[in-house]
Amino acid sequence: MPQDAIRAALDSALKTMGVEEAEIHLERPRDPDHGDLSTNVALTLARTLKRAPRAIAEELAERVDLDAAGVTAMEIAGPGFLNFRLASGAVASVLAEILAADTDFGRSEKGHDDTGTPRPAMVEFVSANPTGPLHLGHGRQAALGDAIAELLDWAGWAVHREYYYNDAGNQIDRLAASVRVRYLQHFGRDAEMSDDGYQGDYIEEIATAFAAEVGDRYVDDTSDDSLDAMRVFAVRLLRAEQDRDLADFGVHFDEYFLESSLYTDGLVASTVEALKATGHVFEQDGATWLRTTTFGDDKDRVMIRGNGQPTYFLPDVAYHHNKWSRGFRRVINVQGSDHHGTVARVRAGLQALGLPAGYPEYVLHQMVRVERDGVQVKFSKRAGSYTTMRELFEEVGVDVARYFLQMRKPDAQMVFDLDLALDQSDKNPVFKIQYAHARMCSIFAKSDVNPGDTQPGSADLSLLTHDLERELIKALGDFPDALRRALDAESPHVVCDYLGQTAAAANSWYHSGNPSRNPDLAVLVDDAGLRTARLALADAVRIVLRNGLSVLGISAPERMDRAGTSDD
RNA sequence: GCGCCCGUAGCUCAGUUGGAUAGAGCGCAUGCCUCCGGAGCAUGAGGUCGCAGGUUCGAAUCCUGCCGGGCGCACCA
Repeated sequence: MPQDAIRAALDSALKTMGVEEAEIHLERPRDPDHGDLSTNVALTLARTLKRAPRAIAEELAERVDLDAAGVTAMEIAGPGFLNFRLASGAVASVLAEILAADTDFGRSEKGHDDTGTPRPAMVEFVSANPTGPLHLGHGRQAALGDAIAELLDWAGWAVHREYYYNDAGNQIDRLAASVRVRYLQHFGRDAEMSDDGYQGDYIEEIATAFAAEVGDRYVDDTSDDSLDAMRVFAVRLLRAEQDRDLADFGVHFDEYFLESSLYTDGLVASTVEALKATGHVFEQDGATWLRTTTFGDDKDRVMIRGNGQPTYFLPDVAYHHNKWSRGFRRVINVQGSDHHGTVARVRAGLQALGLPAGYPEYVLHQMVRVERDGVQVKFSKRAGSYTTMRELFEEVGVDVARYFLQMRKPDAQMVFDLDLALDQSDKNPVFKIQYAHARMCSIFAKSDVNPGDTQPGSADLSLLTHDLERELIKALGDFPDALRRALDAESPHVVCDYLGQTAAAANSWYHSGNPSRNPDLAVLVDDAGLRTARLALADAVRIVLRNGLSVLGISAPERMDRAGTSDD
């Protein structure tokens, strides 16, 4: 990597100036006039050296060994930036790396431990209770969580995708009660849905299916057994529906964790004992409390209510402690921001048990609003008060839905623009990237070379000297760094931005070689050496776009089928 | 009232952790185009970075206070 040589040259030059330790940050300037690589090290040293940054840059410039750094030119610019220009061969050397690594280009081993073994990391996401169809928010969680898990995987972690759901408790009771109302109405009985019942039409579907299976046998049966039967039936149906939705959305989990198992396996009970042993537990007003304020919570929390029932807080602590016990030292929970109130108290409870302060990590996402023609789309009748995830991805397609739901950083509210999502031109950011990929593939279809057989060793990559080629190559080389930034931010939108920019650079390059205008810039030129080099570039573009899309859980088609147009 | 998130072009949003002339897409304007798939390409206009202070060589970015929007503040889950 050219960066390493420059960094080493800068480092030894700095040592001659008496600077032993300096963080040398090299970045690719947005403006190509500022060179291929740039560093602001003179500016960052200004404070500690108590000298003008420009003066530091000048002295540094005199002491840098240009040959050792592998650069053809260096200049001081602006307030004290050092800009470096590389030989075209050095710029293009990354192509050989890309072609050699292929499907692994972008992977790193940051998640490995000292022995080179991937460390375990858990991403818990979606975690919807089986009380209704998955909605838009779950869709955002599914897209985000799956991509964050994939980013971890690419960084060398052993990733575990987990789905936690509440299969007991009040919400499920309300579900059963709601089904009972519709069940009674199904047989013409008087029954009224209570205010806290579930209003969506899907409850009626469940009741009808239940009636078809058991007949009217429970119409006059008000016992707990009849309610249990409805509960079990409804949960089974809704769980199956959620599984179908997620599978069709391309999201799969390694484990489904049942809240009820925390009770049956004794984890809630053992957590109570463990908490009591810490001395942070006290009795007040007939309830059992944990003094979470000791660990930064706003107020102390009730663990066990006056009626002897635990609050939701207790199984939550038990569950997350269990994640730790299973060996997961890194856990990322992806949830809606409406859950942010629970973060401080769960962490406080875990700290009381001796776990570190920031455990677990949370990615909280804001709401999604769907708009068509600039007007908010109303919710579906079937779900009652929200738009379902399935409605969305069936309308716009899974690839588009997944991309749009992760193209914004999670902590920003986002508008889902249906018009743009349904557009099938380069205006649509998803198609723009997929088209760029398909175009690269189409070049190979027209050549006598197969993708993957470009043999960079036989290509003279220094022939790629055009500005568009240099910029495109540099963009490709940024891919590993884009993945690093995305994981640091725990936000796939960084990858979306990166792919959009890289696809734009690829499209510019591709179109600049339009044979009718600039036959010299076409990939498939007569000059065999140049053709080989450009095919290597096209292949590298194909690889990077495909790898990036796979991180986002989006397909990379080799050809785009035209929809809704006739052949002419 | 308290806490968390957000406020950047007409719209939707980036901004690589304090750096160069604040960027992209859409929309708008102008000009190209029978092509290695025109579902295209190029160029341009458009900004008091919510407001007011502060920190320093340097602030969209950090600090304080306001204004506006969202979400939370149960012995619900």
